[in-house]
Amino acid sequence: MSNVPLPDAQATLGALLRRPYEYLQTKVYGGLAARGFPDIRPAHSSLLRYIRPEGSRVVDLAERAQITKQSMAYLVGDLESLGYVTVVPDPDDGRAKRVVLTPRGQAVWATLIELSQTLEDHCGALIGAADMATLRRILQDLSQALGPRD
Amino acid sequence: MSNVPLPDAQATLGALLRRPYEYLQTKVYGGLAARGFPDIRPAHSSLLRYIRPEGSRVVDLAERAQITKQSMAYLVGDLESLGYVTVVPDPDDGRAKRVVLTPRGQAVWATLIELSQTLEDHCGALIGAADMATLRRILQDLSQALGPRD
DNA sequence: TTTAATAGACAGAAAGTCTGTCCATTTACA
DNA sequence: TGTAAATGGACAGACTTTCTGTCTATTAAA
Repeated sequence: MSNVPLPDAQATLGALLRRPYEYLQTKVYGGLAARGFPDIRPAHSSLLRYIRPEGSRVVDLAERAQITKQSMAYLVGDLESLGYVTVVPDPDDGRAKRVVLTPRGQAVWATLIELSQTLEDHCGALIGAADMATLRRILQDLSQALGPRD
Repeated sequence: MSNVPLPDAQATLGALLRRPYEYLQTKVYGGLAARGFPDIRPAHSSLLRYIRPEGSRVVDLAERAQITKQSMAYLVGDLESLGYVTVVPDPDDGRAKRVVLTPRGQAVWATLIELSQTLEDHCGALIGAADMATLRRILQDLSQALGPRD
């Protein structure tokens, strides 16, 4: 009948996905702060998610994170000034540099993974391991179906 | 063995949730732009998601969207200047104002819901209706288990 | 070997969020 | 019932994260 807001604005698939996503985000960055990394912010995850062990070029990180290279360069500079990454010349390309995790950066990375696992386990305990496995399976199928990139 | 990044940074529950969430976000705001609302940005959803038919106060919108009242006031001012909401005095409280959707704002709201439904149907076609129903059910259980708010 | 493309740097701007402070009004209670 | 506390909002200033546009250095291609 009416086009004005109704309760079902809360019932979209997007809303359902957002809820646990924001929960995880809050808990992960809170956990990082509690474990001695209070200066790691959500924006940094664009870099931390995609950086490779041998180091990554800014342009590659930007492409994977789907942001401009200028934005990624800002994140690199920020994490560099915080001591989480260093930037070294790329041995294969005189134009390029490699962004590499410092030991402290590696510690953050490992903590991030550990927190993610712990939180997933916690969620699994809430809804049951079977449902968590099903959730993962469906989300993976959906990701696949949406294409490796869009 | 090593603490350096490995492919499983892409396999966290957060990563699995993020993929479809960002897909929906991109498609919804792209769809809005294509349907004549190019000036609606993702940030505006903090208001559009929670505004009530009879109008909402800034402080209530802020609380529901989990941002400061100043931030919400900024969004209100922005959407007001774009013609999507108006602000009227609250009849019940001389300090307060009510943010109300204009007809154009109602049109955006309805389009948002329609796009969300269409996109969910599309995802359902990709993974099958049964899996979509299961996904919804599990996400709803999880939201419930995480508590109505945190 | 000149020309294209690529990697990154620098400058400037804008969006979206925050903190801090203030005023007007309402509510509570002594 | 009159004053104090709480509440809704406004204003000012700042910061983070992103963008566009332009530039240089280097590599790759014609």
